[in-house]
Amino acid sequence: MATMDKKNVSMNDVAIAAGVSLKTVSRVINEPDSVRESTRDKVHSAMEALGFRANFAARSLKLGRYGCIGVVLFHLSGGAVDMIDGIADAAEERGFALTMIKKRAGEKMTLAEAARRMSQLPVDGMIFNLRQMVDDFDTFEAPKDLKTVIITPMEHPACSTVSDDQEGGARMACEYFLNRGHKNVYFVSGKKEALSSQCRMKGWRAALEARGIEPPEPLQGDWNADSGYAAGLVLADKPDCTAVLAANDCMANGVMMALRDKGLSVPDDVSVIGFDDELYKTIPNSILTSMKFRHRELGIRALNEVVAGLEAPSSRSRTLVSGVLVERSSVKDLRS
Amino acid sequence: MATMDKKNVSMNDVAIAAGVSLKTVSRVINEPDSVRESTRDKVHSAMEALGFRANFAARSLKLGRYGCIGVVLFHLSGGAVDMIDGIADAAEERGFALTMIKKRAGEKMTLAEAARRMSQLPVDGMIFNLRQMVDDFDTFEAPKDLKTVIITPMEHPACSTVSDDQEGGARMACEYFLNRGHKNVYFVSGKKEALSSQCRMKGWRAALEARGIEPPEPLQGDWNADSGYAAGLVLADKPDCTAVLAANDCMANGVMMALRDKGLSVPDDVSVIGFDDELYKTIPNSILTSMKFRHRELGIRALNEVVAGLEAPSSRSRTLVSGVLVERSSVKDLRS
DNA sequence: TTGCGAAATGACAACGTTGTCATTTCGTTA
DNA sequence: TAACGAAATGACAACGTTGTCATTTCGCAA
Repeated sequence: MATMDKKNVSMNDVAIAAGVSLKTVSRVINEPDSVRESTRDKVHSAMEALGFRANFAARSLKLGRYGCIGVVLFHLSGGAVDMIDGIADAAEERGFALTMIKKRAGEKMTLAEAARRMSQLPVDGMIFNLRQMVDDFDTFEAPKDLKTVIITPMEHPACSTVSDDQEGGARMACEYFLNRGHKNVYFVSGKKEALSSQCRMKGWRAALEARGIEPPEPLQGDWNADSGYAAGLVLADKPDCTAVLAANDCMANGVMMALRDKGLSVPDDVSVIGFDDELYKTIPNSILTSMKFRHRELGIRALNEVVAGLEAPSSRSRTLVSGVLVERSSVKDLRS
Repeated sequence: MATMDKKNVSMNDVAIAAGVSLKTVSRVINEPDSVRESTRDKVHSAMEALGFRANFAARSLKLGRYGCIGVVLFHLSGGAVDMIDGIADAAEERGFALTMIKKRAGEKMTLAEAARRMSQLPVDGMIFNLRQMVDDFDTFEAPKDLKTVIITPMEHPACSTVSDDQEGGARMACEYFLNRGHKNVYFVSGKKEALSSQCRMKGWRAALEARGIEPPEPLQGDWNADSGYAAGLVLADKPDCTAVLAANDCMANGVMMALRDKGLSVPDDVSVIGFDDELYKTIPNSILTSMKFRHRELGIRALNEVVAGLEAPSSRSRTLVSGVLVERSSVKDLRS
């Protein structure tokens, strides 16, 4: 190549090449209608010829905003894909990009630490994705000039939060059993630390207690099928067990397999409901009824909440995204 | 509040409050050792009191770099979580943040378009995650000053690429059958557009042809269990079918269920291998042997490749991350 | 042609940092 | 105490944009 490639082509270079002033180039970019067509063309050709690209840093410095929303991933789990997808789509639509950081593996990151790091990056607002408890949750104060939204089932004293209605969903699923004549519902939990497991358990308890039923001891699982299977083996021996609510579909499948291996039929002997509605992907002709949360919608709401709050960072709101019970045939109606 | 909250606290404000010069504040941040401890303390208290946070835009403008790597998500699939996780961890470790944009749903984004949008954002280099073909793949030219890495199984004439060794993995899996006395291997594919499905099919074909075996017609699936089940029903009727390679675990499970429903046993009558090794999460006591790709490692490699190439954006390399066959008991050794 | 208001363009400062180079202060030694 | 070199600090320009306000050019009517 004969051309000396200058490291960066600035608007000034373009201006000189086009024989206009710096400000005119700026105008071509930001308010094209205010510049004569002939001038505009000259500038455009010059930009083309030089390979001009606007400098993000200079622009944001002048404008005082970045057009980016920060996302902190405290825990990156399976369901997070759809949520990120929602966040990214909504951001795209509103003309924002995302700036992302992640908790280091093993590190114990607090909200304050996350906020500190984020606020050094190009962001106008931020979203925390929090699926487990952190030490400083209640005492955390968000930067006054940076709208902060936390995705978490817990209410926060100062920040806006967005969440699936995990507790409500669990309650609904549980009531679905009770409304069909089941006298009791057993529960298989996920990992202890997971807030979603805790909330689902809470909803299950609440639904039973609302009908004056003493909740049986929940069975501890770890989200995977094998732990569900172990729980299923235990439950198969309980004569009063007609209904099982498992905190996710994988464990629900484990439970079903154990029941089958013990000679019991689903739903004829025992009814089962799971969460997340993803078993159909893996099991042909799946019969599992499942409470599904709309993670994508959750992400969209979270992003919209941040954008809406950009001008009033200290505003506070609480959004719950309801779940949907996907009905299949794993629940028997005992009344009929 | 009595305090007038100025919108943004600058280093100048800190300097005045601490009774030192602007430059000294800068030094406290960037080269603390070069300033006397007593001065440093004064500055630190001032920063604390005023709530100073360095301005990203100004800093990057001066430094000419952002400390961010761009990630373009063309397709956000399930396996992408682990990959993003790897990218994010590696970025974290090397002191980079991620800037992310996503193809709009329905929009047909080209590499050129993605590059154009990314280069307006705060990034020093970028990673494209490409799981399907795009129109301008072969003709695409990356910005000369922005290191670009494409995650895709295809080789690119100009850019560095990183990929799982899908083809090699499929070949290995296929040879695993052949080495155990199987005379032929059937293949159940994923969605047609997916490059990973195409590559896995290619590897399967290559392995058979290398032994002079004519590959049978592949069965078309869509990644989900039901399509695997349908394929399984067909395969159950083929007397020469002793080995099935399914392009993912879900379909493999579908195949196994169909075979069972047809009265055939896995592995006694038919052997099966899947991909991704995730069935154990959903199926208790899973017996499925599966070719697993290290998505996390893939992400790490991609990020490292970008960072390594920051100084020489036009360098080009090709990285393949090999897969691992996770052995369980779904393959019968016909020689014994 | 001249004059006028509107449209188009330009000159210059400012955004908040860091690099360069000059100046001040410090601790030592003569 | 004076003189010195090293360490600490400061003044000022520069990074590449956009906002403000002044100036030039244009189209049109007189």
